[in-house]
Amino acid sequence: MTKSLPETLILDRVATPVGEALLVVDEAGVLRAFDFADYEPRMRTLMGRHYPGMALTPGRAPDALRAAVGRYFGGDLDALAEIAWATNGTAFQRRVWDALCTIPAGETLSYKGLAERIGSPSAMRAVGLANGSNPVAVVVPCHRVIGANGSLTGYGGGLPRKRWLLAHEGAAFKDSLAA
Amino acid sequence: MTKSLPETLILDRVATPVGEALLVVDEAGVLRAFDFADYEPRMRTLMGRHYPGMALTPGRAPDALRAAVGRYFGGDLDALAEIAWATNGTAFQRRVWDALCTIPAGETLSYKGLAERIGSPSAMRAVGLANGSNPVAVVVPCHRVIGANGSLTGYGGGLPRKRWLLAHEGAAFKDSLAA
DNA sequence: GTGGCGATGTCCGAAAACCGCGAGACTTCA
DNA sequence: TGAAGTCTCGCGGTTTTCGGACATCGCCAC
Repeated sequence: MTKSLPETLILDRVATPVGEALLVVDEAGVLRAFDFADYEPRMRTLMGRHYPGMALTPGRAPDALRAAVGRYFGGDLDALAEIAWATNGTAFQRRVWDALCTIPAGETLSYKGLAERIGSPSAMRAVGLANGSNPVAVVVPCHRVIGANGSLTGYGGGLPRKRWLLAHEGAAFKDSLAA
Repeated sequence: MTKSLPETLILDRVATPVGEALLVVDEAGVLRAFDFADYEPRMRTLMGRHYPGMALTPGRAPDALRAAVGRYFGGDLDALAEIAWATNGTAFQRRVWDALCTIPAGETLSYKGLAERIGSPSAMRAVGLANGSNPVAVVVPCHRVIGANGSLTGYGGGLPRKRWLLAHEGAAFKDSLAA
């Protein structure tokens, strides 16, 4: 059949204060995935699921994208908003991921709150699942969703990173990892 | 995601000696499905499976295509070869459908013979299944496959039509439907 | 305040069911 | 006898169904 999806994806790596990050961009330079290097296998299976039969070749992401990521980690929290991203999930997942982007840096929302915001008030658990399968971590701020009681609950990239990100953004949360 | 598959499909209808036929073409005028009007529901579910979320709007197929179909039913059996078609099936299905087109008008082949021809000698039953899910009936001549003992066995458009088509093409078969 | 449990929506993998068959063993009629 | 019908079983790819897992929350009992 005539599959005219992008043929290849490009995988780049950049350093951050919380470890090396992986950037996957399509041929148009749009961000398709963001993850941390120690979770590369999971990221690859996720890409395989969403873009079946697509090659993932090492390369270099656009400078503007790399710069925006750098500025965010440097303290310019709004730099994330400049980044063009796209995903290939189900309708429900995209509702969740879109809603995530309405949470400003420095704020948080509970899983239940997010479920209500997308119109499925009782689907809080499903929201957690969709949250965990967000391919574009950090940029789509799934780390800003925490438990109803303010605790960190879970994070695909590891709770310490979630904690670092929220602290970096100046958000309030219950630090159950305090040493 | 960036699905740049054709956005819409066009559904046309033409009269034939064996009842009204349905022609589905894409935006480039390539034939995507051929079926008979009394099996329209099944054809629609098949389209829904192969082209998820694609609209099917009434319209007119290219004149050259309509003319070729007319010439075939009028007796110019080779007119089918001019028709450009495309499908969106699994690898196995496409092997089957491609192999079907190597059976000349006026000849037949058994399910087993077809299985051998595509290199899976014992997959005769799977061949039957793939045959039955051929979206482009008549043009991809699934009606030229009959039982090993020469009987008609089955046909998605009804055995009487299979019988008519084979007789129209001058093929030999065991006519178990003889009145 | 703490621990257990049920309700809940979605996704994924495994397994079963589904068939447009063919071959072999048996029966049935001429 | 033998040609033709019937039954049973094995076959392989696709589709459908089912069960479990899960980044939760709130109620209730202690």
